[in-house]
Amino acid sequence: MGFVGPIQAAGDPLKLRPSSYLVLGMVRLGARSGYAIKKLADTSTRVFFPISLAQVYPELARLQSGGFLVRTDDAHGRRNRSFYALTESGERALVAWLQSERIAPARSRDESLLRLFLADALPQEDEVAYVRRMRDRARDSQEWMRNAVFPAARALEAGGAHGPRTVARFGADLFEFVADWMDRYADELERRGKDT
Amino acid sequence: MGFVGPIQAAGDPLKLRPSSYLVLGMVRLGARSGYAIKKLADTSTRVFFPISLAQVYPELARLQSGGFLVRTDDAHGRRNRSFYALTESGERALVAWLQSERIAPARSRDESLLRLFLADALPQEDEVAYVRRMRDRARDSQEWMRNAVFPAARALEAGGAHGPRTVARFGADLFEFVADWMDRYADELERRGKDT
DNA sequence: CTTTGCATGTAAACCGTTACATGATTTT
DNA sequence: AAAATCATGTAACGGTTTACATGCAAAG
Repeated sequence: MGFVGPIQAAGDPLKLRPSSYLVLGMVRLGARSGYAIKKLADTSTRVFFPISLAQVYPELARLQSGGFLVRTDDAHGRRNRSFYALTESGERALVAWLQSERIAPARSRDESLLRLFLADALPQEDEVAYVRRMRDRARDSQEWMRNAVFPAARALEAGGAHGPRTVARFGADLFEFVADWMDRYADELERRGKDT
Repeated sequence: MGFVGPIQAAGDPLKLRPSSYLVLGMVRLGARSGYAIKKLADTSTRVFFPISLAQVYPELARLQSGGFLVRTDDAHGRRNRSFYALTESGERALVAWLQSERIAPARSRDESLLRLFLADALPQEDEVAYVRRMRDRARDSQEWMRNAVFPAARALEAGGAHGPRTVARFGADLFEFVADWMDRYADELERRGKDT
């Protein structure tokens, strides 16, 4: 078991982006390796903030070189495994970000809503079917929240973190709202179609 | 005089992405120049599918070279202005996309929810204040939907397009739901804090 | 003994944003 | 006359995803 301290080059700024804070936060929640961070993210933040392994590993290296994380190496056959922990500097950076006044606007790119926006180019029956598919998709997401995300969040609560459960509840409630909205709208569309 | 090859070689496919369909759809709704497309998008699809001018202009050129749009040039001083219209091929491509079975999952990146997810690192009073700021932000978005997006959508309805109004209604209702949820959650958090 | 899961990384492609550059027209 | 808005584009940068490359360990 080797110990690797922070490699700090004096003078370089090392800008932290939202994904950096995601990584810091996941480490804080107990995910100590890149793989563990990815796995935890996939059952918690995935829906509103996805991240890929090709982002996680370089980000961990960056954060370690900036002194926000410390790495512990563990030889494992021919291959090396690394475990990370928050430094005081990392904790401070995370809290400072959480306390920042400015709330960044959500960046979403929802192709399905774009399709609904342009659905006039479709025969009405096709539009009704499409809206029902959107409803079903929202119900699926709601189920995923309830059956996978929420239980995972409960497990984290044992360690004192209630944020994950809050967000899981919010997600489930939101998808339920969307599903109900789409269900009502599909019916409304269908009634309108029968009048003509 | 050098040889100038075909703008679109016979074998290359010209892949259409969601932003391509956004552009096609905006032209279909009556926005005939790049600038007009951008302006219309900013008061309609912006919240769930933003687009920049640096995407619109090259995309228009691409779609025209692929035969999905036809361009009409209009000399205007030293500068040229271009107006676009859908071709039959463009209309077909748009409808085919709208009819595709598979609904792509929404790609959102919401920093504010990530902050809520990690809010345990914050003193409770700060978290309550943060949730109330999220609530206010959602109310602002709801107002924007009601006061800017919805009226613009009503104007489009005169031309027979009801998709824009539907999506504007959905957006306003969704932001209202979020605002109410955050309001309730902030109160819940505050009560919980007073018990300790 | 083969598939699945654990585990770490790099390279290239893709897509989108910000900044830059230019010019015409309308409004104040 | 200046400022704002209409209008069209390009260049550079940055962040994310997909594909690639490798190897260990457990379970079927």
